[in-house]
Amino acid sequence: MNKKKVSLKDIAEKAQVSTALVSYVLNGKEKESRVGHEIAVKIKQIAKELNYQPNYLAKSLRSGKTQTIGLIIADISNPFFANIARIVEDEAKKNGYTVIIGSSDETAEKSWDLITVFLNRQVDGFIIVSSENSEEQIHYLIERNVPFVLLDRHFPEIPTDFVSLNSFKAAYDAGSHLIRGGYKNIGLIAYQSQLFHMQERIRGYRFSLEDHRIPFRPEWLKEVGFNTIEEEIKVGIDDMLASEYAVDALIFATYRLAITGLKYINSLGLKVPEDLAIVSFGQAEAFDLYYCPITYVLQPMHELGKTAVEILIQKLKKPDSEKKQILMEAKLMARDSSRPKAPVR
Amino acid sequence: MNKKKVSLKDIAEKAQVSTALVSYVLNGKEKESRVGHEIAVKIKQIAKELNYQPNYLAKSLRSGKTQTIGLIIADISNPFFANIARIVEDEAKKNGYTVIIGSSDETAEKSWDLITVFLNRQVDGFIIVSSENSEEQIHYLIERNVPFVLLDRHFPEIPTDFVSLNSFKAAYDAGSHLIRGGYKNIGLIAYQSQLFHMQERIRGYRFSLEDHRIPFRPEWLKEVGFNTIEEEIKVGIDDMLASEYAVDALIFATYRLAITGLKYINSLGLKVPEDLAIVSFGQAEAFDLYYCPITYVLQPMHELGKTAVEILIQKLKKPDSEKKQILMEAKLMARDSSRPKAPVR
DNA sequence: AATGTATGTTTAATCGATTAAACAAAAAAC
DNA sequence: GTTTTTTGTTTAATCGATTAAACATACATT
Repeated sequence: MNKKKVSLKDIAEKAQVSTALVSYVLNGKEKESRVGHEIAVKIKQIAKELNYQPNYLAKSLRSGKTQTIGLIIADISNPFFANIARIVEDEAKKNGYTVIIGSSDETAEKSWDLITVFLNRQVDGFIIVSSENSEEQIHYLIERNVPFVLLDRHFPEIPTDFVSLNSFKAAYDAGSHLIRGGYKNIGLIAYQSQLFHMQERIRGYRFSLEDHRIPFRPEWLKEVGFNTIEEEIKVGIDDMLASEYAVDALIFATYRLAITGLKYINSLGLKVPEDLAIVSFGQAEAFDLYYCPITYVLQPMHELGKTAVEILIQKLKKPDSEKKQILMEAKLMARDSSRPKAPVR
Repeated sequence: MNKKKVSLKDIAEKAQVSTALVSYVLNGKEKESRVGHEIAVKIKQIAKELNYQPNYLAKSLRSGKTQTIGLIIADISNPFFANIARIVEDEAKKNGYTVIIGSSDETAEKSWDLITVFLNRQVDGFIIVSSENSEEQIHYLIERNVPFVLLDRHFPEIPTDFVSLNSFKAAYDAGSHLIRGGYKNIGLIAYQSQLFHMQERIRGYRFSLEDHRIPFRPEWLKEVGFNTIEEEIKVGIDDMLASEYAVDALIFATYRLAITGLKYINSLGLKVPEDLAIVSFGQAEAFDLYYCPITYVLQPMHELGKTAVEILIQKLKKPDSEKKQILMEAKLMARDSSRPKAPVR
């Protein structure tokens, strides 16, 4: 009843040869290992007949390679990461790799867990979207000589391969775009995080103000905690609006912040962009559906994911090749939510 | 430099015992195998010192269990499936399982590929969101005695475990809700697919009309192909609006159809719900952000995912337990996009 | 005939863990 | 003082594949 699995041995028995020959033939080594032609044909035929499928566990145990990549992201249910995951999945598959995905929820702890579990499962390498305070993990991987590539975020003080976004430039562009459109009081809602990419977004934003001689007001910048974004965003926006220098434009540093913020802005009855212009990082179909299409920072997602896989695979082949550190440029997609202000007369 | 991996053997050597003892101790079998207490302590200590991490490949090869679940969904970058994936990931982890995810893009071919690859990697079982024409795959798994649970979709004529939605009821409710709100000409945009859940949605919709004595018009039902949704939805909506019985309300059979359709509706300058009321399957943040919150069919995502994992794990423990076939009920979340029509006077 | 070379196939170790069975020494029973 | 039982430990097979090395022929060369 239960057709059990067909192994090399089964084929060998049926063909009346040793497993060695079967292995050679099925791995296309009949030439190098000078297997008899007739036997080779016979083995192939039997393998097909029995629908032989090699056991990758055994293969991996022997070879020390699992052809598996561990992908650690913040949260697969976040469209940004889901998109990345899909791209990584496809690229990996093209190269004969399978991907195991884990969500860290932006915590170093879960990220550690995932790394441990994935290492026990002998993944060949990692693609990691780092959480705050996870430097220790990175050092551990380096020390253990585990190949990995950081994606979307990196630690400038740790020499690693990475592929991420030029966040400073992207944020600077976002700010400048609004300023050019006539907006003067520009707020930023970011995560409260020491992660470099976030700090860079803040720095880029501030620099855009500075560069255009707009004095920065502390109440324009709100950094919210990962676990309290809903409440904190409300407070932040309230403060920004109540300020003596009430904001007329708002930048969101990530997709999730934007979604949450926009819901609140809607509930306040504010009109975009008349009452409040909007620019956001990340892109998503939600932005297209909004009554006023949202201006966003277009990240080269496909390139990000694809490049990360490429670098990792390159590294798996040549472990000691030079470190690749790639900062990709974002493109501001200007749409209605940040259209130039009607001149005040 | 390269700290290489610590194996049982390394511990055994350091402790001057055989690997058997080490294995017994580290698997908590010191009692049954009557390992000397002092030795046991020593072994544990050395294991900790060397930070021993077992090689799951070896364990799995020996035991025939990988503690891995293969999850096949249509597309991880679709928020609906991404959410499901996250829930499955978390539930599986709670039970000591790891999940490998693959996207089939609704094609039987890719689904076959994934099943093959995952089987070669010796997954213990599958959770599958089936594609059209994939019955053969299901039969194959049954024949091979591979444990699996179908999720979100099932084949009524094949006896399998499954967890899905009562699509007929959900669609019926959606239609009835609109009719009660005074809408008379109600369209449905669905996928052109023989998959049971899709046919049930169509049937439920038609039955709601019938039940309220509204004669069905062929132009009210548009079934679009998976790969041509954009163009076909346009044609479909155009036809529905141009009809002698122009629709005043529209149901979308999935989240992606809704997103695509709403974009087109926006571009036509139609107002929801004044010009066209909307009800959609699936839920997503995009719906909250729409200028007029979209009425949707709330699927018990968490329950769906959790139950699928539970059934699968149960099945892994007791392969011959009875088949679980679960149809969950959806809940219509009425919002502005389908508010009752202002009475015509 | 002796030696060398080419061709074809098998043997056995290996990857890292598990575990039944064998073995050895100490303790208990008669 | 044997025999039996208990306790503690090792041996070796196993999971399914890979592959260097050994082996066994046939054929060619001198």
